[in-house]
Amino acid sequence: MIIFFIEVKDLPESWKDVFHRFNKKATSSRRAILEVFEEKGQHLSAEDVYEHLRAKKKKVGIATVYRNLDLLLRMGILRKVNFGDGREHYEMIRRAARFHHHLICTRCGQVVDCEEMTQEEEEFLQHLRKELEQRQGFVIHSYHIYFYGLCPRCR
Amino acid sequence: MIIFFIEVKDLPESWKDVFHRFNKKATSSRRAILEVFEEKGQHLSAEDVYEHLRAKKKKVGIATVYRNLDLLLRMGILRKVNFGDGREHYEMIRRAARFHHHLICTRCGQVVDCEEMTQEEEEFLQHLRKELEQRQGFVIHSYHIYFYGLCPRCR
DNA sequence: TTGAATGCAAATAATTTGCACGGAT
DNA sequence: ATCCGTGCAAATTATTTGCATTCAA
Repeated sequence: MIIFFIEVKDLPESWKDVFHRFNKKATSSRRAILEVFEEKGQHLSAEDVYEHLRAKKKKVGIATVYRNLDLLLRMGILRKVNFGDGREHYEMIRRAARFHHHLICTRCGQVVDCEEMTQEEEEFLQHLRKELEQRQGFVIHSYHIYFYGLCPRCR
Repeated sequence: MIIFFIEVKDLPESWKDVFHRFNKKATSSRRAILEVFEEKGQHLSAEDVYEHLRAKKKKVGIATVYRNLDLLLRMGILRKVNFGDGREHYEMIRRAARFHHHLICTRCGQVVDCEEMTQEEEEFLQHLRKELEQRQGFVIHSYHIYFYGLCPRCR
């Protein structure tokens, strides 16, 4: 019994439950958008999501895409990232995944994710964060590092 | 004489010279835009620059502002920063100034610059940069850290 | 059933572009 | 004098919004 209880407790909350927790409906558009992020992965623009939905024969209006990207942002499921190309991009914040940086090629625009962070890096950023909180009086929830340079092909 | 020579050599290159070096004309619009950044400082949007110019009675069309922000970007005088508010911002890269981070309030949108970086921080970032260069084959020219949280008034 | 979500098209907002004219070299 | 740079207005691109209809709860 106890084991059963623990297992249930540790099961990941379904998207349906997450929506319900926020008093939002688990509509098919929303499920489809989440599916795109789960399948296609990183940093998609609204248009990217829209195109992927079309490719999957799911008819979701572009306005609905925008509205739901914003909702998922406010629910803390997505975060916004920006690569200076004139449009916002979104990516899923996975519970298990660590924060990652982005490496942007200033010539061709290619973006590479850098997932692996060393223990040392992690500690350093926590330290920097604490220091900034004290110095500026902010409460810091998250951070994001962008590196700019030339990718192997462009250098 | 020697001292005089050294002084001349160390004098900052005038904007006029910088433009000439890039085979660009040192027009009054361009000078006025640089003046705004020198006077008003950090992270201005195209519209911000345009408004500051109007306030200074300099008539420069918004298209010219956009064209020159892009030029100054390519010349390495400005860099683009983005705070997720739907518009690009630009700020001057001063030779003397170190890289600085930005602290963004996710509630009111306020942006605070964090200029001071400790020796330790500087070294760490160089280290991280070297590591990424090796791991990804990029040549990294610059980086930018954004911190997100709540400002003193919003928390 | 019933209000929240959606699709569509129209409205905004940000940025870019075409072209005739003006100004820096 | 010669082009580069500019202003203006029109064109594009990204995103938001109004409203009648649809659908999850």
